[in-house]
Amino acid sequence: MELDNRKIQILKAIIETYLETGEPVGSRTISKINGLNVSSATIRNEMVDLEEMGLIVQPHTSAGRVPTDKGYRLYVDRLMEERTRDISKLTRFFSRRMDRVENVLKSMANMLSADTNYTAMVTGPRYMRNELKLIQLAYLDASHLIAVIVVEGNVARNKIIPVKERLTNEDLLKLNILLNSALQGKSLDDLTLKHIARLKEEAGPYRDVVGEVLNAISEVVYKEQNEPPEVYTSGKMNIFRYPELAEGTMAERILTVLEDKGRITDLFERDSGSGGIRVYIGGETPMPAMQNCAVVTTEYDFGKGLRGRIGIIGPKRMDYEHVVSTLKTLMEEMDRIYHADNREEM
Amino acid sequence: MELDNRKIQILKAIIETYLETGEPVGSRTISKINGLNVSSATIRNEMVDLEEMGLIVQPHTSAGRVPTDKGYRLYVDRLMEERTRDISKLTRFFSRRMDRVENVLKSMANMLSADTNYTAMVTGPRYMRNELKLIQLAYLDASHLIAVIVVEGNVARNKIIPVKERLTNEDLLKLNILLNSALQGKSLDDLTLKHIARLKEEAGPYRDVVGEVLNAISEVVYKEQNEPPEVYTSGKMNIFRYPELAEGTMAERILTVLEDKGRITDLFERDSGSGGIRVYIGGETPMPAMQNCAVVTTEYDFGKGLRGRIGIIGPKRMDYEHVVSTLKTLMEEMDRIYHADNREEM
DNA sequence: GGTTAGCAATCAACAGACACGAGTGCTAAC
DNA sequence: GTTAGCACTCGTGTCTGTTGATTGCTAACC
Repeated sequence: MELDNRKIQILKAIIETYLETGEPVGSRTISKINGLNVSSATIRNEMVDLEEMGLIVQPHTSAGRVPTDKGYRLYVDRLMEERTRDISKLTRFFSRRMDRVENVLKSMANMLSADTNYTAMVTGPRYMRNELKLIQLAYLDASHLIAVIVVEGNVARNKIIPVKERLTNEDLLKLNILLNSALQGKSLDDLTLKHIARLKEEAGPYRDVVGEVLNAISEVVYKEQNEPPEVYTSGKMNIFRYPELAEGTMAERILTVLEDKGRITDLFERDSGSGGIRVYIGGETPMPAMQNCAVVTTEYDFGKGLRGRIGIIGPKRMDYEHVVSTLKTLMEEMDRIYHADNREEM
Repeated sequence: MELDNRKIQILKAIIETYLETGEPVGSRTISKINGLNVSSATIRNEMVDLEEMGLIVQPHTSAGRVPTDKGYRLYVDRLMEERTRDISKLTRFFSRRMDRVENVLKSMANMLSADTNYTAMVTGPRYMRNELKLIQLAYLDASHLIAVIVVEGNVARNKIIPVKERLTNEDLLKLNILLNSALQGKSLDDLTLKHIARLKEEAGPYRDVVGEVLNAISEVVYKEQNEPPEVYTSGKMNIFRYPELAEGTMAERILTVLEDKGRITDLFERDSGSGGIRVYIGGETPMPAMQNCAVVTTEYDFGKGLRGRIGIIGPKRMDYEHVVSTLKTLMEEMDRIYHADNREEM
């Protein structure tokens, strides 16, 4: 069947009305929209066609029509008009003196949920190639050293190492030089047993300390690489604004998924091959709990391998235009700020 | 009216039955409990008295009785029997190689919520007297230094400082010695303008770097001291197990409070003067959203000023015996481990 | 005087009956 | 191809009657 111009107009009107109200849309409501001067009976005839095409359904006889996932998909792909966004709010947190990555991500999530009234989630960056940038040992007290480990992207972690024998300051200095010259620029994959054996040998009496430092490195870096990244969330309770997500045990099931960092990461990183904004509608998400949800995600990039994903989660009748344009504008701003010139610090 | 022995027995039976079922308890149910060989009619007479005393109420005529806040309070204060707890589960995470505080607190929260089926929340430690223990500067790359700041309790934070001129390694070493000899053992309150001026003077050409380091210290330490502490939560979704907390908009309202670190801190730290375990029942909490909840909190202490609070949040018909004895045993174990001998590392 | 059996009264919960309104599908006329 | 009109469907809200649990009261009992 032909999806002619009038059918498209009617479908768009149905979807946009449903986005606002959340109630099934009847033929009479559509016929009253100006620009489309036909009677409700005509609309009804067209609706039957749209229903045959699988774009809308009736929840029950004698109810209005509701868009199907396929209908939303058509809308998102072809009908939606791009809105330009006011970027003053979006960039406020970039313009402040640059903070650590976590804080930027947190405030991004806060802004997004406040701006959209949906739930915003931002996954912490995954470090793809964790080159060691600096290792620094220092005495903390008589029996403990602190090892500070900095990897590419200026992410610093520390680990406290108990020591038995007392090292002199000079020895500590030598140890620092030894560790840095051996390990700087290396990633976990580069560190073979051979390297480690040689390093330990060179450390002589302090081989145990070197061993502990290497343990600390692998623990810190490995964990960062393999565990699901941190997830910053904001506006989880917004799901209660939408009755179709709050009724029955829906809210519980959705919130349970949102609590699970691993599942959020899976959700956001599905076929995330190419860049750009992805929209998953209802059954397109892998989670049964999220059949009534839509998820919009995109990748962010702070440069230097600091990449993660941003996601907006809301009802299927989400204001796609708003969400997509907000994310798009945010990404453009971010690109402008972090990729034009070098950032000062992070 | 006299609260004689039989009345107490009946009240206890009502409360304990209600804790299990969550349904109003009728006179017949109580009369069937062995040990109390009286008819339902007698129980009814006693119930009228208990109701007059404000310990139980009927949700409506011809329904069974439900404990009031006052009834729970009497139960918690006087009727509850202490159970001894199997501590094998409780101490598992203490016996593992000592991790950073955050991880211990996280796993404590996880264990508590899994063990009780309620929500567990642990506030991060507040550092009462943040003495500086170590300041360590190192070159990260040509134009950035990293300053590692360690305070009492071995909590390390880092801050990246951009520098214009290139310092030699020797200068850096001198700067480290200068900073540490001037600042070690000092807290924020000790640092007067006079100190700072002298320190800057001594730093000579590197006064700007010293200034930046001091900024970093005040930023890191001040923030830690004045913002609400981190809150680690586990089992938030457990509230959906209890219909009286899940129905209507209750769940939303409770979860909204639980999302708010500031309000959680307020909730836990109410008149937390003396130690021990505190129980807040229904209206005794300051939050209107938590009228149907009970909150059990206690203070933990890792030593060296690392103190915060643990809280269990559940329905008013919470298994108080279980929760209180779990927390008590946990605190005793913690005391044994952290206060008997010195801990190895944190 | 305390205890108990018996009984009427109360009320939530549930199910069936009914009217109402929104919305559709179909048909005949334009 | 479009429209008006009408019968039909079905969710929603209201009312009514029934059932079952539980109470309070009273009179009899120990």
